[in-house]
Amino acid sequence: MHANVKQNVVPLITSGLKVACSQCNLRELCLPLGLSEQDMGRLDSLIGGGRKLKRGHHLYRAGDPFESIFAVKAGFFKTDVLTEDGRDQVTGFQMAGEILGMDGISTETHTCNAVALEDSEVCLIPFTELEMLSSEIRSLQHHLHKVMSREIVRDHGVMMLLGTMRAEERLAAFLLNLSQRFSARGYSPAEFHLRMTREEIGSYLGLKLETVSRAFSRFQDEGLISVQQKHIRILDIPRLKVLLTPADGRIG
Amino acid sequence: MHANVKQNVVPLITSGLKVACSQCNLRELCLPLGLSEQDMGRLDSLIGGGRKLKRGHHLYRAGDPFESIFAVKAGFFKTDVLTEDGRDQVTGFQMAGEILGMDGISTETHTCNAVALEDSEVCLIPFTELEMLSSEIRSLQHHLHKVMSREIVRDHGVMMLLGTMRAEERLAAFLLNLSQRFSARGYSPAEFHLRMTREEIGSYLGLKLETVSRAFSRFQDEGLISVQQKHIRILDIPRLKVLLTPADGRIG
DNA sequence: TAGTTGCATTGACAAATATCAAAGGGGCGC
DNA sequence: GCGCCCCTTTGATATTTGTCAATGCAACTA
Repeated sequence: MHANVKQNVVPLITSGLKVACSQCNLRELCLPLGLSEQDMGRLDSLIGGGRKLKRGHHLYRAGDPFESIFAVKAGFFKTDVLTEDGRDQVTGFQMAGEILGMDGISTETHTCNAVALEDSEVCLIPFTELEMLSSEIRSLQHHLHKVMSREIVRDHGVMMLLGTMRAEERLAAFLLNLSQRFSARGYSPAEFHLRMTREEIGSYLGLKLETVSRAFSRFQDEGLISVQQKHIRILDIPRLKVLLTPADGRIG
Repeated sequence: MHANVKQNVVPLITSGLKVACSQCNLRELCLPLGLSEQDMGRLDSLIGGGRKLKRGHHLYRAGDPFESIFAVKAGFFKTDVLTEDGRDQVTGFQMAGEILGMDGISTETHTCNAVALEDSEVCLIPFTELEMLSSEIRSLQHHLHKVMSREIVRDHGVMMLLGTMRAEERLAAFLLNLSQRFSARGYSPAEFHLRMTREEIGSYLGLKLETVSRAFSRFQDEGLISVQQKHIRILDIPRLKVLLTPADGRIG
């Protein structure tokens, strides 16, 4: 009961440990389009193979020396930042095809923790080598820049969420985002298992776990979703989207 | 009375419009260290010269096609994201030596607005050319990656602020951040002019302008700062820092 | 299968922040 | 130099979210 309902024919979860990029089902998510066979081969030899992580284990921790970025091959991660004064902020949840670790480039040290929320597998991408190769393959270089830029844009979206939305809006945005990402990976957009606790959702959304729980309950009472612990079924996507539109038309 | 109190001998604000990077006072902030004279020359010929903006004018708008990133040569900017449903979130304030526009790389379109909050000047850095040159100059390539990564890390800091801090903590963090950045540019860390309104501060910090104003007043009542409209003088940096430590030692 | 443990839900109450409203101050344009 | 407009401050009140506490549920272990 842990796997999501599969809608698509393409199997996206691979099991082998050393799968070449050229053979990987996630390559449309990870890689630039239109790489020549030769370039693809050079990329294959760069990737340091896979690494499996059991649920709860760290992929890296804040303070670890930065050497690689990681592509999620299968599973589910969270990243969080911990400050000396004890604050803890979940900065993101990552699923198959998404890239982890780019925060470490600037200081040569990882600045956040990455934890597997279920048994997971990643590709190791040694960064120095990636830079060398990308200076030779223009489309790869540009793709790397796009991936980093996308992370910046994503972060701006989270700021918008944290800065302007109230609790129910935040949760609606969160659910719709997950729905869309599962959908893009061939899973049901309407039915999925949350891999994270209410507390982790709360940390990500800037809310206390009780507030998250209450918002879930209210959504259920209103017939928007059905919740059973971590099992979510979205019953009314359009109305969830309407929730994101502030009641008073702030436009104009 | 609009200029900040200068402490340092090095004049950081340039006035000429076309200043070569090699001659620019900001090069330690903008550029990688240890560029050869030859490479510096190639970079100089890449930079599309400066552009001046009057206060209130847009450097770019969300939706504009992405062609360049920008280095702030002088002045002060804000960036903000506007959604269809009318939400408005200030995502950052940028000062001399900082880079603007990297959000546009991923979609080839700017995703936020950049507005000059005072008369300002930027360097135009055509991005395609920058990518070409950086594939030939390794330290330049790596520097670009660092700058983008730094932006990601900065965004995580804002998420932490928005997700875990209460109003006064947010404002204290904001003031200390400005103080530190002014200081790094040779200005007084203790006395400066805010270029933005209370509403813009509030948007950045996820607060209403009245809450910002009240927090300023309370800081003043407690002798932490002195406020006169946009003129700020920080009287007690250590105690401001203590404010950032949650009262209950959440550690352990 | 019973017991343990962690996670989730719910209620009552407290605290923080937003909202609404009014008035004061300063800078900019004329 | 004057006046207007925008920004800021402050107060009273409403709303939202957090806090504390108790109970429930479900999965894992022994």
